[in-house]
Amino acid sequence: MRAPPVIHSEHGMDIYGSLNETQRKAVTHVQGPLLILAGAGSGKTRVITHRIAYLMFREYARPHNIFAVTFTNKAAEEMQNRVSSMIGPSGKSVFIKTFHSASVFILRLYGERIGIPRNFSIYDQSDQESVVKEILLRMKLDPKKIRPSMIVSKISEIKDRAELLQGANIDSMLPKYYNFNFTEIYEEYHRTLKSHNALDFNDLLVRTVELLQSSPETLDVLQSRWSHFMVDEYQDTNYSQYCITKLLASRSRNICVVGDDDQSIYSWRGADIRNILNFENDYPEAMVVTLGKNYRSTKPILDVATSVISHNSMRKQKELSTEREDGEPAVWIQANNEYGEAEFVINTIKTLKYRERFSNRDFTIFYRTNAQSRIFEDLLRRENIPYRVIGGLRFYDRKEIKDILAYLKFLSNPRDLVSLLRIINVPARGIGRSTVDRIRQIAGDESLSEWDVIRDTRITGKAGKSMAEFAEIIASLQALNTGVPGELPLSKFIDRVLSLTGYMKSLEDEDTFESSARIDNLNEFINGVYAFEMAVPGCTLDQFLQEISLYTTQEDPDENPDEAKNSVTLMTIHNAKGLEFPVVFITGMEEEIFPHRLCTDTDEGIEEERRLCYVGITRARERVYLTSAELRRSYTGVFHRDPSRFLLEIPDDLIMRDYYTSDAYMNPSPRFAQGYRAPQPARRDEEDEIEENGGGNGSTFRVSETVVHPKYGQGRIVRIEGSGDNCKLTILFGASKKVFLEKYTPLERI
DNA sequence: TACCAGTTGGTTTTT
DNA sequence: CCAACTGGTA
Repeated sequence: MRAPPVIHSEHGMDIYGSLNETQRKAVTHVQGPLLILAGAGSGKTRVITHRIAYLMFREYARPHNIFAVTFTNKAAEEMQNRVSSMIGPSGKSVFIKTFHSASVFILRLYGERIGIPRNFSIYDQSDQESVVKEILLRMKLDPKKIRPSMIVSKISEIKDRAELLQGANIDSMLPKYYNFNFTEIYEEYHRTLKSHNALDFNDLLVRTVELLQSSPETLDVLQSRWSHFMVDEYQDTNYSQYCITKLLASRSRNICVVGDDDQSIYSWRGADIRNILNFENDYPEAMVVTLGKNYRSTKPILDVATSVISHNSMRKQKELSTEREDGEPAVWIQANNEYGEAEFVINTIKTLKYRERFSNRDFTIFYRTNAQSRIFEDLLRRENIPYRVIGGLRFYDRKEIKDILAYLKFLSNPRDLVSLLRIINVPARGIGRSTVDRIRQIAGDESLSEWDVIRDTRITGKAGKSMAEFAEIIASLQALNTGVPGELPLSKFIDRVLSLTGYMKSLEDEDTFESSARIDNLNEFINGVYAFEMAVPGCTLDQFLQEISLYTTQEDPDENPDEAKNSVTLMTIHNAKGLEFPVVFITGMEEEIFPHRLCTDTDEGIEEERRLCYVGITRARERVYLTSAELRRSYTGVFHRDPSRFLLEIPDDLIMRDYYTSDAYMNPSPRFAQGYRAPQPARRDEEDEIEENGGGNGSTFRVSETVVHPKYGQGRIVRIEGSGDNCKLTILFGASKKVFLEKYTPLERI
């Protein structure tokens, strides 16, 4: 271990000197409340990290006395790294987390005081939906008419709102037109989660507030633990988050919040802009510092951003200045269709790489909705340009990963019924629907848990035997998971889970490309666990699960393992907050898409979309390209698109407008193709067969031919089965294999 | 109980 | 276009 004290002071002094005057004021104001209004690119993260270093250097606080929260795991990680690189290894003991993981931390330690066992499960949206779906069925409501996802988002919305914690009753928070008993569903949902010993994402925050409010001892312990508080992105806090920080900081009053009302983009998640606007009312003695100097973008970029945001009426008037007077003008490209848009973006990337100093990692492509990423992925793949998608398809959404997590969650928390139902017959072990129904029936009748019934040997016969085997596997795994740190490392334990349950074997037996891809993913998962184990020595299964359940947007670890470091980045604008890139493309700048059609009803909705646009533009350091398409295809047809009102709000002299037309072939939609396809001549079934390749027949394709799929990109045909309309093509994309029905798949030959 | 072929419905952003 | 569900069959 290297002793850090000398490094502290030297670094502290050195960096302190490089701050501008307002930044310095913010860094050195360490006693009492502080509001930092930090415009885009004004060095906000620098200020936060320097402030932490300053607190320690001047001995106002020790690392473990500092509490800092951000919104995303990525931002928290980034901040932890930057703090560590400034103050050395002790940076690790600064408490830097997301609101949700800070809440989990508190609930794990003290939740028992309000009846939350330490090993609670965290339910994500799909877990929530399966709970709600069962409730609807039980209440004889049709899940097709009343969609579980809609109920879940309503439940979540209610828990995000301030009224709930202020004691309002549920009915008063509902729209009037519901023709079903929402409150009953709401209450049954919470009874169910309680019996599963599970919390959803909102509960993590709400229950933490409840704990802090109802248990003075808990509040006291935590107030003694932390003396200095920092909250990043304060404009995006909701009421629970506001309460948590307010309660914790109420003794020391050393609370520093950082935010920018122009970058508030989460009101749909309950974020309440009043939290930042009213900070000075909450803390009349607060000092306010405004960081108005932008160190990121060139003037042309900043001018465009300003011209857009100035159309919002509900904002604090402010100006951002920059010293980077020169720079390329912003560009608006109107493409003929979405394919042309993508082509323009990829061509521009290639050109800038070739003619200038840019490399892949300098580019980012933003879009409003995740579904828009596909066409860019396609073209990037076709051009062999490495890319990574942030937050799109989630690693943790994959079947095999959800399965292993369900095993682990159930082992940690045997009351977690959602997980039990997921794994009880995976791999198939002869416990089918009817058996499961019987188990649940008995459990309900005798108020036992389902796991109690399974362990009980009263069900006999074939099903009983399978159940006894399952019970034995689970029991032996539970015995292995002693919870004693260091006894059996977590990664080894998970290995045992995969082997003892037969999960790994069933994949090995399957022996297809797909199953081997799943095995790879599981190994990747175990690698991740191993890394976690190293970072948190002696961690328990409970601890691991609660961390991992919050890690929802981690990028796909096996996407581009070698090239990940120098890849083009694709993400939604929501994911882009806090980041910066030399070259930014904001795509799909069309009415109905951006602003999204569901947001155009109210002025508030439009203004939030406009802030989102502002966030997007201000990510750019050197260049910004705004693109729109005149025609865009959705799964329901091809539609004409008007340019986004945000584009029209930019004065002509601030943006260079141009057009781009792609004459590349656009695959017609299947419906269109079917309508116009000439009648198929009788197939010459036997003539062009390639026997050794499995007898490709009845297809217009040949085995081993290379084709391009609109979603998966380039692949090779490895098998052809059936003929005519039933012709199935098996195509290999990289490591994974997919089967398509030829008539529904618009494939292009290479 | 497991697997299949056919049908249906869905369009936002995320911890 | 695709995932998730349904109802039928082996």
